[in-house]
Amino acid sequence: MSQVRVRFAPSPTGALHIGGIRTALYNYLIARQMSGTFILRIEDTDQGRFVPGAEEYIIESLRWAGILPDEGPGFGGEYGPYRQSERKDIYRQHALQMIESGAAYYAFDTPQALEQAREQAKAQGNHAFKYDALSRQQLSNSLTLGEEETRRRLDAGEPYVIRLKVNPGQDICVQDAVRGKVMFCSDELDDKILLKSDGMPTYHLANVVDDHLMRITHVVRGEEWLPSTAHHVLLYRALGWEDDMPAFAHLPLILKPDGKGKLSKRDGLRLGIPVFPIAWHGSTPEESFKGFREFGFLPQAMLNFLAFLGWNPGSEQEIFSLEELIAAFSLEQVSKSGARFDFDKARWFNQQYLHAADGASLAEWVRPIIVEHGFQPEQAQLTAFCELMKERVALLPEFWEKGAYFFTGVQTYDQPNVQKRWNATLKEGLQQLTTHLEMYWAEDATALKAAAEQFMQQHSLKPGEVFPLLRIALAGTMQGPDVFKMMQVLGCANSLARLRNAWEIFDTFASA
RNA sequence: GGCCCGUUCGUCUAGGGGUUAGGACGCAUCCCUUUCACGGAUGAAACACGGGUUCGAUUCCCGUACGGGCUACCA
Repeated sequence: MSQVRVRFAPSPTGALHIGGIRTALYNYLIARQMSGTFILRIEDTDQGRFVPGAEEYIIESLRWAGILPDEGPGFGGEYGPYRQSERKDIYRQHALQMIESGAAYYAFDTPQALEQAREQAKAQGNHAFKYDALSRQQLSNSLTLGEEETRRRLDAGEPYVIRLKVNPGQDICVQDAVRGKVMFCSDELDDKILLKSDGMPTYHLANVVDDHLMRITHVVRGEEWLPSTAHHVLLYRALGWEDDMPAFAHLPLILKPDGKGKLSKRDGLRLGIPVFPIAWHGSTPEESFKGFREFGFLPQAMLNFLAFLGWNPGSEQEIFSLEELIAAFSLEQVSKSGARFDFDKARWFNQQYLHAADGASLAEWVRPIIVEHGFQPEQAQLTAFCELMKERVALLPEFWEKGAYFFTGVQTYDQPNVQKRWNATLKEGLQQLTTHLEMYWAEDATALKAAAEQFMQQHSLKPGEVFPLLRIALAGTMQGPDVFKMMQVLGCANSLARLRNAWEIFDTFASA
């Protein structure tokens, strides 16, 4: 079997949304599984929609996700250039070749003329005007104008496009890896533009020519391409490449979390969820978006989540490393229907990865967040903090949101809960307990707890009344990790200072 | 409108001619516990509808409904 070569071919028109990342991922998985090559090709044939920085964004996203291409712009490869705008001549040459063979023709109709034809058709009750075998006879093209007039117009520099000549009456069968056989009839197909009047190819021509020249073996792309695949087959046929046409696989779309239709960047804004892998900085705040990275996702968790949107291994395992995905993935298991984006499920995946990570790795990811808030914790303390907090967070920023008091000290105490429990006798007991802890301080939470419990027993202090107050004294809140583990992370001096400070403040609550 | 694709718990899905239709997220209850989490247990929750084919259809076929995509000198 020939070397597997797959490509991810985005168009640099803005931020790449997660549907694109999923497409890239599936292509990457296939390449790795089959010891093949993963190619990045930039489809920048529409200069009207080209957005500066988009290509860099795409590559940066793939880098963060950990699925960089083997070939592509800036990555080397034998089949470049990998930007379609740099391959204009190649497309033109193939378009001309098709004119030569009669598979394509020149057309001189202006956009205005076509618009008029469309409106006319509409007025007559036709919902869609099609440039096809029937209508082309009434329009200005090399088929109706004759060779001489065509020559004359070309020489005069009149703008023209090159169109595919679709002959009616042909059945076109697309063998799709996820959908099976899909049949089309050429009667329904229009004479697609191959080469635009600015000399750039359309997607269809560029795509087919590049896939052939780059020796692509599998075309794995979104479902929105399924209808135009019929045209692509016709193109392979016209160019004499039908025998080694790539295999096709059309992926189900990713749908909005609510309502109808496919996921869009608007949904991100509307629902406060990420739809991009990393932040995109548009020209206005409304056009700028946080990504999965900024929401506090781990790349592997995002990939795992995305992999399961439209695919599953058939087993009950859900947590897959990239290596495991490579081994388990198959196009046959890709589902046919669209998958709704579920942010809760994404969070859950991330939580699983956070729980499984060790303190040192977490510290590396969490440190920037702590630093951002103006603190420079020691490595050992930060590691211990992460280890302690990791079971109560799903997203990275929650380490700060739920554990800021470790760094800032207690900002506000849960006053109602203090008032409910506080009294003079208890104060005395807690003060003595604090002194006892100072004397019998241990770096180990279990030993520390034993020391406290021993004291409490001797002085008839009940855990139910002591622990909540210790907790509030240390953290300000009733929620959080084990009291003695908190002390362990806080350290002796810090812990005792917090306790003693609280015993004084709690008195003022009681009298308030 | 035309063409193409799809439809199993709210969501992601497994399954497949005869099953108590399985798992996960979310939700609820309980257990664990000094709190919050984690973890564990339990529960509510699904085969779009109508016709066939068949001894038997959620599974196969055909319709209908609904959803989606395409229908540009955009990709």
